[in-house]
Amino acid sequence: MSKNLRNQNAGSDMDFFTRVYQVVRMIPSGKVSTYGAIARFLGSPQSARMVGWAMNNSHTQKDYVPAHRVLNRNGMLTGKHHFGGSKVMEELLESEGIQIVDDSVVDFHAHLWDPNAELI
DNA sequence: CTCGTGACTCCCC
DNA sequence: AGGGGAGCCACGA
Repeated sequence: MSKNLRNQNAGSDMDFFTRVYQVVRMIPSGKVSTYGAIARFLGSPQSARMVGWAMNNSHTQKDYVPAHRVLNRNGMLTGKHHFGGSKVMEELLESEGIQIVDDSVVDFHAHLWDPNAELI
């Protein structure tokens, strides 16, 4: 299944957004990923912005999308404003065992879940 | 239909 | 070292 999400698989009939949502749903609780890693996994490293856009629209999805687990490449909570409150995203992550200081994940690399490495 | 914009990132001065 | 530009694609005005 994970293989079908990769863009290099020309047979994929899902659009970019849909694949973004699928990947984000695979991020395990207690882990985080990045816009860039997801974009790269989908075969468009330059389309990290689209991942952000997808997260912006993720609330329109029927199925839950853990958008709070997606951060920028520095492990900063750049999208926290879109969670209504300024602390909502932070609290969601901390409830999953991730420590946040100054809008950044503590020991970010240790919590990083990279689909390129995990979903081969 | 064209234009601007965005939860990003990389490359090049 | 840090700032600026380009690339990416969808969507609303």
